[in-house]
Amino acid sequence: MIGSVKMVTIKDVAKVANVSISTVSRVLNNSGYTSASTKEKVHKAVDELKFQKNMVATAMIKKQTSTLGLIIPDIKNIFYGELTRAIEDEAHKHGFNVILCNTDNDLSKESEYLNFLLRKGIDGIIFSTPEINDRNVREIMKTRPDLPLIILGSQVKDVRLDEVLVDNFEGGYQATKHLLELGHQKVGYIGGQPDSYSTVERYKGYQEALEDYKVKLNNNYVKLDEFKIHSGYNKGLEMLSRKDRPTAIFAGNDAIAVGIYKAARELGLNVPEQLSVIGFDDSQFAEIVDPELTTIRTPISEMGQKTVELIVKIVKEGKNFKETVTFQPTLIERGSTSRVVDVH
Amino acid sequence: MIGSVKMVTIKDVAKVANVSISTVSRVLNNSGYTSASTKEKVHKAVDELKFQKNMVATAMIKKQTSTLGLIIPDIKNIFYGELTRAIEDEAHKHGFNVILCNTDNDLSKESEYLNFLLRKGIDGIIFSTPEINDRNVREIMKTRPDLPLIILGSQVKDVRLDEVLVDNFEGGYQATKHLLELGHQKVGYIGGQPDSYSTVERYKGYQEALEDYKVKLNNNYVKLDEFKIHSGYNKGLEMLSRKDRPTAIFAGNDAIAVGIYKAARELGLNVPEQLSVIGFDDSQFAEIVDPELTTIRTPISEMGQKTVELIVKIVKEGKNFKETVTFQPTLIERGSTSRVVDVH
DNA sequence: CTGAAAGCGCTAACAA
DNA sequence: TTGTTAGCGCTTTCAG
Repeated sequence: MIGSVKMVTIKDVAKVANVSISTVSRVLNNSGYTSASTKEKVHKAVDELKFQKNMVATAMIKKQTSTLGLIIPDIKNIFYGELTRAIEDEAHKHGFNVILCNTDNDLSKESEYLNFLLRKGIDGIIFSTPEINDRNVREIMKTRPDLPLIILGSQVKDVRLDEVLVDNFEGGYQATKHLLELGHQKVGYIGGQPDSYSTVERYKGYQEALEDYKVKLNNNYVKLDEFKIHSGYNKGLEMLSRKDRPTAIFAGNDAIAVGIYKAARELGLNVPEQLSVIGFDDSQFAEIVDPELTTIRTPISEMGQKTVELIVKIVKEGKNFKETVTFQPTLIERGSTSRVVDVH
Repeated sequence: MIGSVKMVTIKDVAKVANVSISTVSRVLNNSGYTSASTKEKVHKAVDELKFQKNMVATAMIKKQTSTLGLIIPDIKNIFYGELTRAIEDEAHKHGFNVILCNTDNDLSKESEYLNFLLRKGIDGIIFSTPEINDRNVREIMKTRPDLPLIILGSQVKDVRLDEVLVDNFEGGYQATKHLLELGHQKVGYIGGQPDSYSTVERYKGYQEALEDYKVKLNNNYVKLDEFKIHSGYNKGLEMLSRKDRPTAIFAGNDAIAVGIYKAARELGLNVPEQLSVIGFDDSQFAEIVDPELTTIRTPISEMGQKTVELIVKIVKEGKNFKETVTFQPTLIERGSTSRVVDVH
């Protein structure tokens, strides 16, 4: 930087106000005793000089930077866009900034970011959707057990830490049940990454619902890939090209559902007349597609907000136990699911 | 924070390596001379202690934080999601982190963020899409003329600074021309915020194309609101409910186009048979809708990348002139536009 | 109530 | 080549 503009420091303020720098510091932080009159003097000087406290210096002493690290796979993904917005808003409310890190779930990128964040002295980390076996969170827990860290949206196996989750099992169960109650017997599941917590849990819900409704699980109706449009499209195409194609599909998230719509369209299948589709998340996609998507709503904003509240509290007050906050998903019925038509 | 874990500092490294802290600093920064043997000693100590340099301390001295501030209206907006990803990626490549700020184009929020960023000593600011008259960028130029600042995607009136833009006029012209060449005579324009640079420029392109093709501008066919789905929907509904409804609409961005689809659907108008729609940006939305959207592609990633390259260069090397980098948009033809059918 | 002084962790002259 | 020293801008004892 060509930092040519001389920075104004508390030293300058002190000079103008004709007091010592410690006094300036005191009134600035409202700490210790200061007479009303000196307070005035200082404030006047501050205004006059347009003084702004350098937070870097404060950070060095206090070991607090008022910044949070947010680790997500990809901000282009609409789900993380919504989540990130909620997080950033809430952080801002509490006087924190957030540093964004996109990892694409790449473990080495993840660890690079983590390192950087630690070196910068961030106050806490929000880790959205690490994989079930993420070694980086394991490591950081060892090396920096003191660091406020929250896992958002998933769980890491055999590790005890603060988590904010949606009840994925329940969501999967509800989604499948909804389809089943509409009379569908051939119900597919197209999920995301097999090593992702939500994929697995939603699948368990799917399984259990089938069981409860006495429908036999058919492995041809289960495909796992990624939480992306093209995955939904590819797997959808595969699944729907079968002679005994399913009449309904539970998509692991809304993006996958969008891909399924595309596949169905390509195969000349009408949603919902010939194919019912239910998504997960209730992201922006759900209301864009035609017909609008029936989906399981994840309370994204609420979860983001809660996460920040929690971490800020930990940063400020400390805490010596771990907790898991679970949000309940809800079924949002729209136009993409309908009663099965008997084609016999 | 309950920072109970004792931080390891260069002092510790110095002790273990049996050298002075300045020597440690030298080998760490590869500055000055150091014998191979001491280098070894230091590195060994670093490894042994798992030492990580505290960047806060460095920042205080060097007045560089390796972090950039990114100011955008809303990360939920898919366009900014794509842009932000490109920016963050490129920043990371150069060893910078980015602090995300969502302002909703609210000037006072904007100024709050700006203040915060400055106090944190960020090295530069990327300001995406301030309004034409944004007073905050004006002010910051006065108070911190030394601060690397790039405007991305718009221009602020009467102010000379580094800008990265897409040629909005050209894009508007191309979009409109495309419709006109398809034989449409009644061509509408539904744009975003009237005080946004891109809305205005795209409108100018629209105007000029009409003129060149000898089509008279009809004010009933022009509506400005926001770059959002619901705006496209509302304005689309208004415009398409007219007896002399347009047969084609140029949407200020893809989100507006999505809204127009919805409106058309509601009115029983088929795209593209009864209504041609062209968008702007070529965001994810374009390929989701059915039919896929013909649109004007903004090279979002390239722009984000270029912006970071530029600002990093300025941060590192300084620069005493301002430049404007303009990217060219391109027409992407998909299924939402077609030759006008003569209904007479 | 206020000031002097030490120091956060690191860098950068300046000596040696 | 290496060590000593003086800070960066601020907070925080500790005297006064």
